[in-house]
Amino acid sequence: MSHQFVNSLPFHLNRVGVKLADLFGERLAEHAITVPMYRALAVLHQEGPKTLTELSQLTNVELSTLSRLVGGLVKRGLILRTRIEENGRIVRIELTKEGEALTAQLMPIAIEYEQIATQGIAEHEIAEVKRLLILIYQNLNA
Amino acid sequence: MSHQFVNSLPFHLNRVGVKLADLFGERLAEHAITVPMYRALAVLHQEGPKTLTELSQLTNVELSTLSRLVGGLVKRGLILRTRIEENGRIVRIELTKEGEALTAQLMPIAIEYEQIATQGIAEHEIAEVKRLLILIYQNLNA
DNA sequence: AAACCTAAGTTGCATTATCAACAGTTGTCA
DNA sequence: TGACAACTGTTGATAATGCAACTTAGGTTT
Repeated sequence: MSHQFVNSLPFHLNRVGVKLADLFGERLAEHAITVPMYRALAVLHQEGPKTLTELSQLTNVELSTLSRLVGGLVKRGLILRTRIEENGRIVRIELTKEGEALTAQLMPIAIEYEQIATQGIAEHEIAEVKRLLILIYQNLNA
Repeated sequence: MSHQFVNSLPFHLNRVGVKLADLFGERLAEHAITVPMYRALAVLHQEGPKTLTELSQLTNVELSTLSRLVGGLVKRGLILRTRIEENGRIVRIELTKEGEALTAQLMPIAIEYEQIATQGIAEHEIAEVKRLLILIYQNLNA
């Protein structure tokens, strides 16, 4: 069979990704939070303080974009950004109490949409998809 | 186990999607084509003439964004945009000879990256991922 | 230690995307 | 038919994005 774009892996990946971000983004908007912002908050919540570069890698958000995004969250009191003593170039980014609280409030919404997305699909099948997505990611980075 | 963002399905989807678009986009740039442009070209190549709304749904590109994107491709002589006779609102969008030629030139690059992405993964596993992505998409639209 | 190179973030600028308002067509139904 | 509603697409204003240049701090080499 010849290559069919609308049956290609990138097509399906993009379609699901866009749709998911769309739906989730709608709900986040009620809290004046965007999807990239949520990714940053969730990573900080889960992994603790991070540098900008680390956060960029973990969230797949461009460094310059992330820099401004973080700036906005700092202004809103959700994030703390401080130069560390040991190395004046590096910035330590961490959630404030308010940031933690908001993130804790948003996470159930994320879980809700993940559940909607995986309705009627067996646990092991989802695990398999994740496993293969990790393999694919590794392939792309090799 | 509690919910872990960096092990969630959305995280993996986004990460792979961004990376793939990134790599593919680099190659497309040599032809002054962006990833959304390619999606439009590929759909038109595969499915034939489409209206703007149809194309928007098939490519997951916002209607207004797509309108301008199409405008650009028209200017470059890659696609044809004409109001149809039966219904003056609707626009028929189709590839020109040049558009067909360029798309035929770009498709091998897309195939190349899909192959890189799926290296070392069995055919039936990829098929399974696609099947589940389709299910997930249906869940999100229900 | 001076000069030079690399690393981490930030910012300016140009491009792109998004939302909302609009314009033009068609459909409906009273 | 006439008025109104819905559909299809475009455009204007604004915001988000990304690349490249820049800034500041550290590291290296001699």
